[in-house]
Amino acid sequence: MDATPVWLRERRTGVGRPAERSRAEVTAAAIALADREGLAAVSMRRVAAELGTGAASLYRYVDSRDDLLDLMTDEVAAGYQLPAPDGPWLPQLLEVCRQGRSLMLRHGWLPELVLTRSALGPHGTDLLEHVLAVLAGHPADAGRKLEAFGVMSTLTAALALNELSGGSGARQRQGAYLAHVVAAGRHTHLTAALTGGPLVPAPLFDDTLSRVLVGLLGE
Amino acid sequence: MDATPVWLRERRTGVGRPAERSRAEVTAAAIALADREGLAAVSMRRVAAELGTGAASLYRYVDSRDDLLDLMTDEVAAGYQLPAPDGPWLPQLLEVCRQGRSLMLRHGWLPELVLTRSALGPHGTDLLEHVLAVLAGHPADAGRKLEAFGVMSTLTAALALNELSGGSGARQRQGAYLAHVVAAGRHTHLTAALTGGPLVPAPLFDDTLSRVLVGLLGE
DNA sequence: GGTGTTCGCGAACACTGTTTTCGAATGAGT
DNA sequence: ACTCATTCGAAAACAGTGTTCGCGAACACC
Repeated sequence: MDATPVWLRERRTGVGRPAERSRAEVTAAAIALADREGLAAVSMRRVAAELGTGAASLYRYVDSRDDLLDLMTDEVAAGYQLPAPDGPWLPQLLEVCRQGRSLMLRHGWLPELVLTRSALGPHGTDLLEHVLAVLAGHPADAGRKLEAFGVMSTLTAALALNELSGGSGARQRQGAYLAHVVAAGRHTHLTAALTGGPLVPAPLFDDTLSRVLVGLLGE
Repeated sequence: MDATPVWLRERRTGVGRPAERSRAEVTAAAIALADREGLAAVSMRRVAAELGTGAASLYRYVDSRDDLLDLMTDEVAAGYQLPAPDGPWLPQLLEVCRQGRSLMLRHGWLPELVLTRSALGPHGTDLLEHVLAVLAGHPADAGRKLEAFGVMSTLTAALALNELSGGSGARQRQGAYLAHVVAAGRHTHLTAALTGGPLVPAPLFDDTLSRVLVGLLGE
């Protein structure tokens, strides 16, 4: 029944044998491993091996693998560069989305974590604070602004995930089945959409998110 | 190098010993198990036990666990009731979203699958066909309509996931940390948003998706 | 009957997250 | 300098996981 999240469970009383590593080191090792071999490769044993230690040792720094995943997510969120809010809100939020996309393309495992687990750590709350600051003069109520933040994150992650799976075999399989569906004859609208003109006229990241945000918050 | 998806890899001819079960039966057992104990409980051994058979037998019906997950997703998508397209597009798309939400609340494991794996099976393509049919008279180009379909699915799943995690301990932990952040003093905008008025003024599912879709596709 | 082919599935392999356990290391108190 | 509570490191064990192999059994057709 320990309801306290990872972020405020720091140790260090100064007494006893000092730790040989830090939570930040463990997190960095996990991120490096995930960058190199994907999220599935991030097992306690492999992360420990990355640090030249035993798997059980990691539990001195982290309560569970899920905790480690949350730490990874928040650590990457430290990469956002957030200038002081100034001027119209839309371009500033788009800039946040662009940075998010860039971070997610650099760390291909991030979208999955952002989409399925929504824990906000220190850097995540900094990001949220920045978005709210950008929207400070906006007439929408607080609930709507928080919702906009969620939609921003979700859509950015989903679009990044799409881009990332573009080269892999997943697309090929999907394409193979869609080709079969088209050949089957039914699904006339799907066929028309897939055979007319350029199939994917470049995913306009900015345009999409801009339209969605304006729809949500107003001009 | 087998690039053919699950959907078009159907049973062989009538030669040899006949199978005792069907792919649909396996899928149904997996869904029942997931409904009862969550997605994590859907292991090959547990699904097999549900059917009173051995784990290895499942591989006669499915190439991998991931295949089984795709089958589960598409099977649930059979639950959509899609009337003939008629009238303005927005209410019809909202109806699709409402049904999606309902299906996802009934099957709490669905959002995660929809968000992280985007494979479209037979029923998924039927759904896409329906959405495209609803939008047949709409001036947007095909790429934008496909994008709208993706955004609809993603947002519906993300909102459903939010609703589902409302009662669990995840919310409590998140709240605990946010309370700590508010107490810390910095993050003035976050504090204002969290302490002013009703915290979550009822997640207006329809309103949110309606705004987003109108923003994306135009009035 | 034979034969070709498929099915069911016990056993095994290589993993996984996590707990237990205990020796070793340390800083504080005396 | 010596104790000693306290903390750390990590091997071993536990209870699982997805997947493959191999083999006997069951059927359709000739």
